[in-house]
Amino acid sequence: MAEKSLQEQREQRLRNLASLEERGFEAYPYAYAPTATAAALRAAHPDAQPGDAWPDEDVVVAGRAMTVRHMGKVAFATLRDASGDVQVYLQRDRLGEPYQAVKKLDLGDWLEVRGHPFVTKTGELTVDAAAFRPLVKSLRPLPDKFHGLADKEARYRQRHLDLMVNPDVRRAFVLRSKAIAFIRRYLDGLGFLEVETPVLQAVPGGAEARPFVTHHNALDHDFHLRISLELYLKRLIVGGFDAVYEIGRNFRNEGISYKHNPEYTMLELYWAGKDYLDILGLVEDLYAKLVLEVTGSMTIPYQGRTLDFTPPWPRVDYTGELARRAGIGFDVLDEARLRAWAAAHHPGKVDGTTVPLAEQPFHQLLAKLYDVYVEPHLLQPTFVMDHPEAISPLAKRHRSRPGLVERFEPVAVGMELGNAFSELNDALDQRRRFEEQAARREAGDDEAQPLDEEFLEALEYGMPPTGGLGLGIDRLAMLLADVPSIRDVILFPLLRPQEPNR
RNA sequence: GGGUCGUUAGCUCAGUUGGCAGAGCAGCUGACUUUUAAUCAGCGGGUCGUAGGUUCGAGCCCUACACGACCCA
Repeated sequence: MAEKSLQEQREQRLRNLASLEERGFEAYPYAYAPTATAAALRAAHPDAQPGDAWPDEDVVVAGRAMTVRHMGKVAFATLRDASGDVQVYLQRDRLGEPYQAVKKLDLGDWLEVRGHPFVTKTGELTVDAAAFRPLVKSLRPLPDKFHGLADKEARYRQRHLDLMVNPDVRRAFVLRSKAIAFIRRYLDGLGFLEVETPVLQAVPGGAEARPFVTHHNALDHDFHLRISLELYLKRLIVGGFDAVYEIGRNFRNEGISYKHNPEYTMLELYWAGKDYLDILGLVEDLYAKLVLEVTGSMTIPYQGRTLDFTPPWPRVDYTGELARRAGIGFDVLDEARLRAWAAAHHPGKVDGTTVPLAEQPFHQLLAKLYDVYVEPHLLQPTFVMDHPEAISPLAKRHRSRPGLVERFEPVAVGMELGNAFSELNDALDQRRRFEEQAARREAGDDEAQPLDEEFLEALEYGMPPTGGLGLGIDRLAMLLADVPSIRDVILFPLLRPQEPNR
């Protein structure tokens, strides 16, 4: 049941709509064709001075009425289109009898105005209306014209309102779109082929994460929404494509935080002939050029900090950095000593489990120490290099460092931005790694990767030496837009459905 | 999973010691031919997130629940 105030305003707007129709205006016209956007009109009159007028110029502008100021026999309205705002001037002496309809306009209505541009005495470029027509009636009142829409829940649930009244929100999504467009141009320029691989997968692989499960009726089989693009893209390299990428949605059935949304967008690329250092060069170059293109500088503000993406980025060694920052005086791959160290330094239980850190599986012990001692402290763009094999089941063994793999992660503001390897192409080694994962699964680790027999079979045909990369698009957009939460760069972030009672 | 905070008019927010539910914007009526958070005069608009409890009396105190935000693991 609608509240009375809202109901009254809605009824008033419906009466205004009827009144406009009685005056001969079409209630729901089928098209409109402005000759200029708000921004284009402004750009066409760069040095506008109070008193300027272009009486011979005939322009048509259209947009949503964000404010209307009635002053008796004249009115000013601000129209907002996708490019920005433009003011229009409606006066009775110029419009004649149709001016009466101006009083039937409501905030939020779309309006088309034809007239000539002039500059008011306060310096505002304005269209002096010779004619106007409503394009659609808004039946609901807009949020507060000055404060906008502040309630975060309302902003996420009703993103249309958020976009309408909060210009910075629109800006963030434009930046995101520009970034994705740049990535496509960049990779296409290198000869990459953009491809699409299945979202519905029988065996969800390529990452350690809990999947969503769904059911296909005709096949009567449960499928999983993909948690990664990796294994299918590698099969394309086996098939003979030498450079492929996909920008697509991953789904992880896990918690929500400022840097996690259950569905999020990844770029993954695979490049035959390249190793992880080649991919590192690509990431550094792509990021720097992208940031420059989209923001105009390689140095950008982020949440009160200044981030410098100018190559080369610093590189730190995963195990060495962990030892250094944690104050561990021995090789962190020495499992027995690391467990003893963890027992001494972190005796408590973690993650609501009943198992003390020192007794957790070795790969989890390493990962958690990294999450505490290393990642949150890397603020400037940095490459973390050469991860332990135990946490990298799809990466190739390091050519010279036993126990490690050829892998790197770009990190900034304590946030993983991506992940890249010299891809493991030894099918027998890959099988062993999967078998280790399978053993973990049986031990109760439901994030361990399932053995994908079809992928292994493909790998046995021989995948040439290949470098691969996953890059988080949402987190990239967070940096570009200087916003603190991933929800600010996802148009419709996942929320619990509303109870009908709210 | 735990902690803290929030939920009052369409929007943004106040609400005192537990004692008649408030403001600004938006809306309505009127005035106003260069305004721009227009201005001026007047008017209407509330299941105080939901359900219980305490009390003579609850927006306020207590309990549970719902949704959200932030922090922690």
